[in-house]
Amino acid sequence: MIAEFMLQRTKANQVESVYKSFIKQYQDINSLAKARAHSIQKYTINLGIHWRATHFKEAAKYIMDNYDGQFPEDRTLLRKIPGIGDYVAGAILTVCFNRPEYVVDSNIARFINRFYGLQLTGEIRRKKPIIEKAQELFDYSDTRNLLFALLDFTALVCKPQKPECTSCILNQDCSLKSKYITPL
DNA sequence: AAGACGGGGAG
DNA sequence: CTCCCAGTCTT
Repeated sequence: MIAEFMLQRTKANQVESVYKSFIKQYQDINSLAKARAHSIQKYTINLGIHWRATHFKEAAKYIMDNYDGQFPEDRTLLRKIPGIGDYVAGAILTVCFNRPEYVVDSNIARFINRFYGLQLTGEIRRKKPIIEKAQELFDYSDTRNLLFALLDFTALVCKPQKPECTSCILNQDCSLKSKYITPL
């Protein structure tokens, strides 16, 4: 949850050092729940979107108060926790519990849009066809590794700009095939 | 359904 | 200088 909070609209290489020092300072959910707000801000100040900082303490406190420090394994319940939206809820259910649950982030949405030829534009993450295809995609026995694989794949091959279509292992099954890629 | 938030790195 | 990034919250 800590990692996913920090990664919201923020690049992974920007988060890494902050995350490491953060979890060293707050080694369990109870210490985070009791932390001072300005103390937490020292770590998150250079990540941008500052109102995110309040989520760390609020979420930790919420989980202590309502679930005695144990994360619920349910999307609806997870989403009631401050700072946790549909993405983080899905990430926790897959990465932590390997449950058969879907995850949609901007990268997975882009991959689905291309692979299935949906040709959606704008904030495609929020659109129904993307969600539905993601649910099909994550109907799988090992969603934790599927998520990690998708994140790596979309970072290295099915990139936002200049995707590596010619060397892509999914090229023959992709709606784009070997045609020249128009920017999506 | 659309706008705001934000520092930091890539082009 | 402009655009975008492992989204969520608020109209």
